[in-house]
Amino acid sequence: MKKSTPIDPEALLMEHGFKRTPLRLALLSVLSQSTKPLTVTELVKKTKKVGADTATLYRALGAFVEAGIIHPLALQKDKVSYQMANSHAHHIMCTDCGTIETVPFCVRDIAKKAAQTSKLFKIINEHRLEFFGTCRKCVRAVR
Amino acid sequence: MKKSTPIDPEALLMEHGFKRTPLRLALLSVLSQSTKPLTVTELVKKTKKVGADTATLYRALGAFVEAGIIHPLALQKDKVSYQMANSHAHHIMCTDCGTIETVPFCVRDIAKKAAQTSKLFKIINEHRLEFFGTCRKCVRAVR
DNA sequence: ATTTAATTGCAAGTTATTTGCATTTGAGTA
DNA sequence: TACTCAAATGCAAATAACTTGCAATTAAAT
Repeated sequence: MKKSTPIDPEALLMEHGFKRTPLRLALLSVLSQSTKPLTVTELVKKTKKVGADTATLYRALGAFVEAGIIHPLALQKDKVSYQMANSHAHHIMCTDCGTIETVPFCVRDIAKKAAQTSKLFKIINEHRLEFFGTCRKCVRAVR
Repeated sequence: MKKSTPIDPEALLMEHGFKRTPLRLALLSVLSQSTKPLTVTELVKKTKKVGADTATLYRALGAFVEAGIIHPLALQKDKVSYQMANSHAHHIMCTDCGTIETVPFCVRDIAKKAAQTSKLFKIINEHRLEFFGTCRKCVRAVR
């Protein structure tokens, strides 16, 4: 079982041959300290302090996704959210109030099965698993 | 086990109290006949024939997601794709060439486990599971 | 056939994302 | 430490994506 690497923005950037710039460091540290995936808009806000330029942020996001450092998730109905790839967390989201809880299940065996079953695919590198439902608070509210 | 309802756009619209308009019918039939999830842009193109107005399309998409008729997925790195909710399919996508294959695994027991484990959540309505990897063609191409 | 609320199309916003290019900067090397 | 250079940035301008208001249309119920 692959050990889950502790998140070190500096090291992460180096590993992938990226320069360590203030924006990128801020971006990765915001993402790794967040308890939930963040949308572009949220990231823009959170990195304002570092003087984040929007264009630069988009470029960084693109590069990070490309490099597999972060993952896009479809939690909102029409925009993607990003999370650290190495957090490897799955979530439950309340479709009523938006509360997000982490569910650290391991579905790696399922991923393995998927690769074996497929005639077309040879390698499975990643998987995403997300749950949607109603949290206790909202269940009560409806009654 | 819930039986997987065959997809009938007409019926689907009625069930949810939607009027059966040409655009909506076209939209649902495009989505249910597609072997892979489609982005907004792809949907706009595919429904051009019916004289799809973009604003109307967006409104329909929003309403359908809201009603749980379709699901958004984060397959592309920065835009969501939509699929019929009742197709209930999971996918493998090649991160190299974009090929998408369906993997009809059932992870409903995992979903159940998630609900039981959670202190916060009472009900789990939906789950999404997607795989990413390299297809045989692209594995060969790299060598 | 008539009525009415839902839905649409259009045009005009607004927001999100991309691009080109001149300037700056991180990091390797002398 | 100073020097070099490709990588990365900031800015401004362009494009694309998405939203909104409203008058006109239409599905469906009577």
